[in-house]
Amino acid sequence: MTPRRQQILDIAADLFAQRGFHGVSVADLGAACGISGPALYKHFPSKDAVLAEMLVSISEELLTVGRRRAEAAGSPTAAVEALIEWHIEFALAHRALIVVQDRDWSSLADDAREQVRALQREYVDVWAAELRRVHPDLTLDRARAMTHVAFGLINSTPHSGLLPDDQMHGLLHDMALGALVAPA
Amino acid sequence: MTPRRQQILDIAADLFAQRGFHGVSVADLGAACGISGPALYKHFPSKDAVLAEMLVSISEELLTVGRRRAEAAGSPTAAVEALIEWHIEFALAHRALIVVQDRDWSSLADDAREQVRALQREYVDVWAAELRRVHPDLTLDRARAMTHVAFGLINSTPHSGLLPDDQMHGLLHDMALGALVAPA
DNA sequence: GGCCAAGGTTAGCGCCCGCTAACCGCGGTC
DNA sequence: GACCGCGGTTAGCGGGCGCTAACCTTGGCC
Repeated sequence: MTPRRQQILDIAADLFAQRGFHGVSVADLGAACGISGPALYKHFPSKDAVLAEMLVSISEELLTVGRRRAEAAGSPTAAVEALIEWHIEFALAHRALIVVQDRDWSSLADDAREQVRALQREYVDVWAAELRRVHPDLTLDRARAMTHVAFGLINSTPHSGLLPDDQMHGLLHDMALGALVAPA
Repeated sequence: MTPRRQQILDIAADLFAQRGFHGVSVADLGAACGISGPALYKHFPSKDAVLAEMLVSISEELLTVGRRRAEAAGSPTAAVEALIEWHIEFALAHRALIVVQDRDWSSLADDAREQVRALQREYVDVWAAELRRVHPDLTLDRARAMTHVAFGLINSTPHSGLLPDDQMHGLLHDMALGALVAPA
């Protein structure tokens, strides 16, 4: 990955998060990178391709690291906690990507959207499987629904910013644990 | 409110939720209402005004009903539970509005955006005040952060749809309670 | 029955967008 | 030292957008 490509992806994440995919023109994005407009097409085939690469790559990272950490855990409860830790870590480190992922997901081209959906479903099922080990009487659909709710909980991070990151980390950890493990 | 105005607001909520504010043209919106394009301007001064009226009115409803129900509760814990109930009820009944509210909020004109922000801050503070009565050692900022997290939890509703509404209601109730009340 | 307001229609303007075309300077290679 | 590809430039096209203008039909009212 050339540094310019990475710079474009990073800056695009911030701009898309602030103003939405359709609210950022290629001229805006170029200008924010210190180049201007059409120069983007030396690095990406289209504006949509920028969004697609951004969202596919983070979906892959969430899945592969999440799966690895869940496998490394010693018990189902430890696995759930590891998944919570990982997701919080990621969400705090990549606030902009979290916002773009669930706001502009629908602006993806059909094939990229399906790719992202498939990766997300796999990631959800990693969580759901561990939850069902912790709560054996849990339906698969109910476990998936709980996972979506937990994502909503953790992904709320970018909308608040009232607390410093380390305090926010602890708060999210406690609340996610309370929501997922305590009540059953 | 004339029925046509209300119809436009209802249909606009669905379309904006599916494709985003900038992804829906006035021609699209008109066509979905059975009229065509510029006829919208007989009912609203601009496309932005449709979004503004939508978001301001739901922010007002969340605040006034939430405040009323919290006051009617017999204890701080009951007040938190009443707020959770109210928010879940609203989110399940108005999934589209929930999506639009936190996706297209940034597309509002400056004055409407400030109006919505102010209403939301007041609503958050209704929650935060009750949380501090339940957990007396809670900082105001921490209570506000917990409220944002709880909103993220409950507002995840539109993204799942795996469970029928009544089961989803119960699940959200239990998880929100576990996140807000159990761990302290 | 004439009038007016309400709520539609179509035509079209001006603007901005994504993207292409054509051109250019420069660093590396034989 | 000629050559070439990489990464940049500006000009401009085609299309879709929000919105206005001008006009038409209908229903209620004195």
